[in-house]
Amino acid sequence: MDSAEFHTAVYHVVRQIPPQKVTSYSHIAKLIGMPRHARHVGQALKFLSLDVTPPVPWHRVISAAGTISSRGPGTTGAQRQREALEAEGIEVTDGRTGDFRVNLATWGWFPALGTVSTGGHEAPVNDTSSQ
DNA sequence: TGCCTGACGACCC
DNA sequence: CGGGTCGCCAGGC
Repeated sequence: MDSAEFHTAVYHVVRQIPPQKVTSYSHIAKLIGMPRHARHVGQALKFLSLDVTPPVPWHRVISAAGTISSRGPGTTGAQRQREALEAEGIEVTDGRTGDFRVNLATWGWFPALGTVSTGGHEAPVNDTSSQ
């Protein structure tokens, strides 16, 4: 899988996150079969053009700790993400150090591997013998 | 080739 | 919860 395919797979999975739900970079990475590439999921979203169709709900992807990742001092990306989440009804709280947090127990969406389409030709996990 | 850098994460205390 | 450390891996330079 090259870089372009990786980005495509990321967008495909992100589009399946239900409204009023959030998931993590690492879970996206696991779903597309590359569990150690959480950081690269972030890169894929960073390079996402906002006017792609169908739209990619990038704001529903946060860190596994439930915090909205900062884009660096002086940037407003995290703030815009917070507003996008609240606009669809997700509760965002303020952390002590000024970070934004989402309660994953309430808003988290972490489907098991094989239950989500990755958009590629990867065979879905269908291990009926062990279930 | 080597070192630094991230929209990250698991651990530890 | 919060702060610090270390591991990961593709890109940039």
